[in-house]
Amino acid sequence: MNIGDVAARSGLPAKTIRYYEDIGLVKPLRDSNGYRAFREKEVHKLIFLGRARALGFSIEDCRALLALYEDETRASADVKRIAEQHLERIEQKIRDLNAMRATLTHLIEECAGDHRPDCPILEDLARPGGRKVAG
Amino acid sequence: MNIGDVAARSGLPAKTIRYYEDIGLVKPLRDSNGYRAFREKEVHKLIFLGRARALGFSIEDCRALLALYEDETRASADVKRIAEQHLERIEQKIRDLNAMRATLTHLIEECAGDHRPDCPILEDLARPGGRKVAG
DNA sequence: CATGGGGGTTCCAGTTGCTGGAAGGTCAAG
DNA sequence: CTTGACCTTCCAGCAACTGGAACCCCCATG
Repeated sequence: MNIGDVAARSGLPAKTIRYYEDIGLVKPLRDSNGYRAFREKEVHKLIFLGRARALGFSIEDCRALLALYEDETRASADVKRIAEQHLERIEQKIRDLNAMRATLTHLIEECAGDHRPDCPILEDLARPGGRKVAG
Repeated sequence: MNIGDVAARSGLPAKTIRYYEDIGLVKPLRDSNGYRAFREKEVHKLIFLGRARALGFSIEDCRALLALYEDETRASADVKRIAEQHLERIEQKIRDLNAMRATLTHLIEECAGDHRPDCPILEDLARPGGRKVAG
């Protein structure tokens, strides 16, 4: 199977698939004309990668998950640990973003948004150091 | 004022301040020895930048905000619009992350996390296409 | 006066995960 | 035989820094 078909089947751009080969995530064979020849195994891996990336796993996490995926003797605890660590990072990001949202929402409410220059948003940005995040 | 003092006062690493000069966000003078000579104006700008970056504004947003900050004839509506667009992006990110969190939380709950290879997390990742995000 | 340490300077490379584009080889159809 | 859709490689660039090398500057101490 050529890269175009694999792109269609996996939902990943061909560029991305080449990149994944570059960094050693998949190792397709080559036809005599130099074209990549993907087997079902690689297609499955690429689908796996697409899904893992969509869940926000880093490439290095994906590499580890893929290794576990292929390892029949894996312990599910190893998979779970990676997922839990990733979840932790996501939850931290959500907390950070929620804090930003709260502050921004507040500032936007306060700002008249008219033709005059007075602006609580700029006033806040100009003030150094840790202000409370909302209120 | 030298870069070290400015770094201390603004809370930004010296490296970052140099980078901000590189991309034209601040334009410190130079002493005869080649050292950057920051005036209060630049310190204020850097504090502004630090705060804006902490709220997640992109560098290009920061550039625009800084221009408005310096423009006495600005309309607060222009500031507000930038902030609102940024808030929109943040809220979108939060939605995306919440979806990931829901899926991951669910998968983690399902996974035994023991020495056996069976793993609902890997099973999910291996399945192509759009699954529902939680449940 | 030499030396040491703590500033400062520049420039280059690396990070993450691709993405775009140039320049070219291959192949099936008309 | 040419067109057009594929495929190939390689190089550059995005965001926003960060680390490091190699170097300069200045002051204090012995």
